[in-house]
Amino acid sequence: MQADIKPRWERRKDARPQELLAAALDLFVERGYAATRLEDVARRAGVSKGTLYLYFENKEDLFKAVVRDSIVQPLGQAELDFADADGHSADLLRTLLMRWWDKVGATRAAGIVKLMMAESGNFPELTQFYNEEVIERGNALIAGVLTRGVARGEFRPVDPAVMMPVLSAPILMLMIWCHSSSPCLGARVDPRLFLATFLDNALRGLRPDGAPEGAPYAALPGPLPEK
Amino acid sequence: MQADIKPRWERRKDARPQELLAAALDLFVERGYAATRLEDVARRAGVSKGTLYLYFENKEDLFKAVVRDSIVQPLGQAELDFADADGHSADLLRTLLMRWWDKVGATRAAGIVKLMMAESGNFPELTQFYNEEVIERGNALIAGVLTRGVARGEFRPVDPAVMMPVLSAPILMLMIWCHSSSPCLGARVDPRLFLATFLDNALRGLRPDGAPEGAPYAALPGPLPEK
Amino acid sequence: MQADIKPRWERRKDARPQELLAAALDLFVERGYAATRLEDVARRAGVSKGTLYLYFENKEDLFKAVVRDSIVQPLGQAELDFADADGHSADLLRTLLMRWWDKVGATRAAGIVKLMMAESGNFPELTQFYNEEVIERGNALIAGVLTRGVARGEFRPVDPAVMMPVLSAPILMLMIWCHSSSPCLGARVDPRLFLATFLDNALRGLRPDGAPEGAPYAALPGPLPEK
Amino acid sequence: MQADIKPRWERRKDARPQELLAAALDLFVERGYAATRLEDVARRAGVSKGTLYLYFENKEDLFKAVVRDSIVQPLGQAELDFADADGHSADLLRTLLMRWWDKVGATRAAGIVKLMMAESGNFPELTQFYNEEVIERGNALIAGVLTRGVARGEFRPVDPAVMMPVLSAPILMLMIWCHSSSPCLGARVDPRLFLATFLDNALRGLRPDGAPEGAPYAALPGPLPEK
DNA sequence: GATGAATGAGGTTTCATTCAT
DNA sequence: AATGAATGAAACCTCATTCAT
Repeated sequence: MQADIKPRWERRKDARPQELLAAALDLFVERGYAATRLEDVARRAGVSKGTLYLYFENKEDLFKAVVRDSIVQPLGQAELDFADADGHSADLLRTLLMRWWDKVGATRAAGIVKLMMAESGNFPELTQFYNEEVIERGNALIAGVLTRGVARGEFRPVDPAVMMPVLSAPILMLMIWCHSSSPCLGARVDPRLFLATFLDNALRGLRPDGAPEGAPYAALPGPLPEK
Repeated sequence: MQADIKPRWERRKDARPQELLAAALDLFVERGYAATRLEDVARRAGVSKGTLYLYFENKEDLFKAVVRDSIVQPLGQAELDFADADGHSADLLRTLLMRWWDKVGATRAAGIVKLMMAESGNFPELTQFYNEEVIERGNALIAGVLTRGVARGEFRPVDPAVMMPVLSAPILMLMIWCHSSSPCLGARVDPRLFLATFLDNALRGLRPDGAPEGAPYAALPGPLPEK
Repeated sequence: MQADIKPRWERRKDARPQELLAAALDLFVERGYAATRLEDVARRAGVSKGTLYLYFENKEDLFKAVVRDSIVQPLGQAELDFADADGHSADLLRTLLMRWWDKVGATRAAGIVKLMMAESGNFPELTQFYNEEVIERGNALIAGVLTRGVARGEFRPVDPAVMMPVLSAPILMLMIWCHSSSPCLGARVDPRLFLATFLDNALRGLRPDGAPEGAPYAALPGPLPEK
Repeated sequence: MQADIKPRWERRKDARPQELLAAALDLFVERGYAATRLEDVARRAGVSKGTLYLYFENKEDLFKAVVRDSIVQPLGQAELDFADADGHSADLLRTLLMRWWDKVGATRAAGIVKLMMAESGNFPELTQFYNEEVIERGNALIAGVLTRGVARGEFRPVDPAVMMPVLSAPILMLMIWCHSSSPCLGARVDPRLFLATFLDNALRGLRPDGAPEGAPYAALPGPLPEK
């Protein structure tokens, strides 16, 4: 019970990696991977350049840690949610996506998606890591929900591998939009409205023939609002 | 007919800028702006580092020339097409977008969009140039078509400034998709099908109340194919 | 007494800027501004190229620091000496010039004068800095002594602005001579003799009509030695 | 008599070297040796870079040609004048110096002196050339006049090797002054007055004991004007 | 003779990484 | 554990010189 009572400097010490990860996430998202200088990361975290190397082997290792902390970890939570689920697959999909948005999409972590899109070609090792830890697990999760829904007769019989990108793409795009400043487009979408609209429409499309319309498929009444 | 018979090296000279622009476009799109080394551009064009500086003042100048050559020029053509148009605004919009896709979206130039999204924050001068020469002119063009359509009663009364990003965003996203290799998503969309579907749907939405359904608004018969 | 006992590398750190300034002064004077390579400066100071950039932003900054350290600082001291002076203006002028010679003219710093004369046209920013920090302050100092002497009736009524270059030019020339190796002229003047002769003659010329001849105006007895 | 009637382009051709030398002198004096780009020399002469290499082997060769054309040649003329002289040595010295000033000191060629002072250390081959062709011949000429004057009893018995730099230094300094823009000093001396004063004073000093005062030693009546 | 396109060594500057303290 | 001085590879850019036409 005394376990976490420590002198202040020691608590400080334990907090170091998190402070570094937060600083690194900020700068990576703001400037990109290559353009982020480790000295700036260290300074923003209030430590010296050398200290950073006490916690992370090198720049790549730091970046991987940022991805693990801000993306892979929530993804793991989503996988657990999926494993524990026992309700209707439409509700499950809705829940997973909304939680994902809250934990990742709405945070600075979303900027990682844009960053990887742009720079992955130059850093093969990072690309491999990202594909294995994020892309494939994320895709598998969505495909898993689809498979579950089809197997339980809650979704019409679609090919999960084909439908999966149709569901993931809008989420990715929304993440990019929300973290692009100038030259993407001034198109300031309202993320919650976009998500609601998109989910409503996608789930309507997944309703098996003969299943009753309305909840849990359709959440929005009447005609969708013209965005 | 002797007019264009020149000594070999002079013919080379005329071709050099285009060869360099092509090499630069390749590498900028492949690696990003900052990560592209001018020596590599030169080597890919088959010349030495110094030669590049005979034709372009510096890296920034080279990049601007690439953008002008591969994006601004087609945009200017689209502006002329718009000025010359005398048909129905729905057909005009369709024509402009499809030509844009052929001239830019389907070429490597589309990669520039992704690049600017990711790196614009680090290169203010490039951002300003890109905003003025590409973003603003492109936006003005789409808004112009909308204004024309509304004025001629061919589109329902929408606010062009509000509707404009709704039309441009899907095009931008498609360009990004088609030029992102690994970690965007394996989601390999069929660009022509995507464009047809998107245009069909967007124009249906712009049909004024009371105007006859079908052409020129709807081009695809019956229910849209499940993307 | 323990105050200045520091770890060895920290003592090094404090000494670094001075070591670098000394090396830079050597090389700037030896080769000129443009022809001095920073790598050589670093090597002469016993450090690597990158280390230099820990202490100075760039070449220009390094040069300015050299000028400040070796010229502006002694000039500031001379200004203080002038402000504190309470004796005869002839003695003041003699003292200021002899100290200037010891602190600057007889050191490698004198080479800076030659360097600026030759290269100032190519480096406008350096020229501005040098004019403001050296030329103008130096001229003002000499003019100030003249004004003081005239006001106190210790010099005949001369226009300080007109007489000032007459006094500064021989000093400048001597500095150039003493730091020009080959093709100025083999004319090896004896600096102390030159200074004594010049001062003696200049002060004789400044003696007001009616003032007693001899000290403090004339310091050298009888006919000047044939140089 | 038809000898110099040539087609225009051929006269042009013969003029090329002179045009290049003039352009090179301008730029060398303006920017220094190292900072002068051969492309700029060629452009100022109205030819292409390659053409320059038809007339001069390389930069060094061009510089030597400039020195020969603008300094060595007048020096050779002075040597002939000296050989032909039969008048009083005081008049001879006066004549030689004034002609030197008109042919060299008052022209842009005077800037070469400043340039060599500053950059000679970096270009040993140029230094050797300059020492042999200019410094030594010039010194020999002045020493020759002194020797002649002493031998003919027109100058008091001085050691020519000792007196020589006393005579050459003021001339050199005047050349430097007249071609230094900013950071030498604003001291704008009047060259003709400086020369007259200097010659008058120097020749007075060379008058043998017992020789009549006045011409040809003193040229200026009464007290020298306060410079 | 004349051209000017092409070259590539060499300079300044940046920054990930190391290591003595 | 923490520091921050030091390193050196690598990038951009310049310019004397060459050479095919």
